[in-house]
Amino acid sequence: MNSISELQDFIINGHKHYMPHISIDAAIFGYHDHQLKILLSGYKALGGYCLPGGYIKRTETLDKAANRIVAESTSLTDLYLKQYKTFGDPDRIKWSELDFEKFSKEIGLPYIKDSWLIDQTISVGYYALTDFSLVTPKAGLLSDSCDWFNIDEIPPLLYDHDQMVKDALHTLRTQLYYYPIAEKLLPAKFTLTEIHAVYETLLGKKLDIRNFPKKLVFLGLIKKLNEKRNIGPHRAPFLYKFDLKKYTKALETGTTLT
Amino acid sequence: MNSISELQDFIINGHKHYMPHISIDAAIFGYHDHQLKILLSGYKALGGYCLPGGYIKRTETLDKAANRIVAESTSLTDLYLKQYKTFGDPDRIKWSELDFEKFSKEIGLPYIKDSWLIDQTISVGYYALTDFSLVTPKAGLLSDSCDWFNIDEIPPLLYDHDQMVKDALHTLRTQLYYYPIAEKLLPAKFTLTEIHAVYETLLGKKLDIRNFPKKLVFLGLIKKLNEKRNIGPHRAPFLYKFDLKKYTKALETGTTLT
DNA sequence: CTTTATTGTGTAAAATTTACCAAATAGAAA
DNA sequence: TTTCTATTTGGTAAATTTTACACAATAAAG
Repeated sequence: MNSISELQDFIINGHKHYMPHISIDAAIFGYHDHQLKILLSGYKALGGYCLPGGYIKRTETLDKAANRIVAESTSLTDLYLKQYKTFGDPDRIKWSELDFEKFSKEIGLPYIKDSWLIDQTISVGYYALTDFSLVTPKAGLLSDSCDWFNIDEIPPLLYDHDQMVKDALHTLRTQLYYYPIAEKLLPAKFTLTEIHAVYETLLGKKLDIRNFPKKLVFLGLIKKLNEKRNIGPHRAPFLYKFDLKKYTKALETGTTLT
Repeated sequence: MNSISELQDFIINGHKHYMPHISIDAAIFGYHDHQLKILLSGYKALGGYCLPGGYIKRTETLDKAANRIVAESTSLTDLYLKQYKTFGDPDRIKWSELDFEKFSKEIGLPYIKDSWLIDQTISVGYYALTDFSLVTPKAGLLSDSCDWFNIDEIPPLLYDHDQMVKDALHTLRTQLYYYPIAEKLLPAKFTLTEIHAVYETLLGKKLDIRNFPKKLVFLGLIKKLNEKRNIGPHRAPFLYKFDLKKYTKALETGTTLT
């Protein structure tokens, strides 16, 4: 965590640089070993986890702010980012359940109840996709930890962030056919079995192991490389990479990959 | 327009009841005679048109606020409403190009530059769908007119509302396969030719006049009624209505209507 | 050089989509 | 009354896509 004086200034004077009443929260997804993962920030003072988030500078576009916020917990810029929904229920934050006295004590501040932060806030939800292996999760200015969680093993989250994750996942699944989602979750080189597993995991259903990659290759969306991966005592599979030009074009013209 | 004192109070004290920095703008679509229509509000003082919009009460959810705002220009409640994107570019409103002196004079107020309204605002975009024939457009508190425009004949709009319309249309077109959009645009009873035309208009491409409705009937999404419509010197077509239960269920399980 | 587990090719059957012919029919015109 | 015109529909065959599944290929361990 950063210096106390810096934090104090943010709490007292932040509204001069950031817009009050509006925040951004990001569902950052990765994929590893047949599991969809999500990045969660832990807050000791609040006793729970939530999605990495932050406020919007008065000079920033929403996309730029989201990029900055995502970079804080992943150390990566220019991740694939997509705004999916804005959350604005006045009861989305249960103020009565938050213990400001404890929180103030915890971070070493005398009193924060008059801060611009303690007021009704709507939040713009973004989801981000990244190659799991490139990320080293990093705690933010206010959070104490940041870690990957399997999507089906996340603890109950603070505020309305359970709903945010649910909606982000739903968007991810429906947009799988229209945006280069699998491409963002996989490393640059992958085997047919790996991309097949990504689709099965995201869709939550079985896809014929032979027909599925056959279609991808037939459409020219992925290209076979002249390299193999060593997987121990079995036939070595070829590596493939996306033909991004054809892939995005196919997605634009409405090709579906069932 | 409402009384001057009421308006003055909104401009000076509105931030006590409404959240500053956040607004909602609605793209309200209707369909008539092979044309997709959109509702636009005219502002004499600003010299142009824009989407009907408004602010969010501190006690409202976003959806409820959108409902209220849409009702102001259509007189209809419970329209089909869907949030599609939030717009937050700090340059989305060109303050320097807006003539407040003229505007203040026009509405009979001495000075509004210090109002909570004159500050950076992000806007949550909603689109609404309605049976064209049920709406009588109505000017709002601040606007001077409200009328239907053919989607391909709208004038350049104020602020970033051209972009809003573009994005709303794009969302509408992609969601055509996943939400009961045609159902909301048509009257309760319609002919096969009419629903065929709605899809052709929205998709902007030809669909086989024979195969398209046949599929709808085969899937049981629409039901033939025991009524015909008189269309002059031609064979009278049967009227149909949606089987909403089957229709929404089919959409959920991913049936596409190409 | 046999065994084991996984990758990857080929092909036939099933299902769906596409193209389009021709009959039905309502009112207007002859 | 009969003919004509424009439109709605029923049907069906061809083309295409999807699905199912048999089996050959292959890497390395024993």
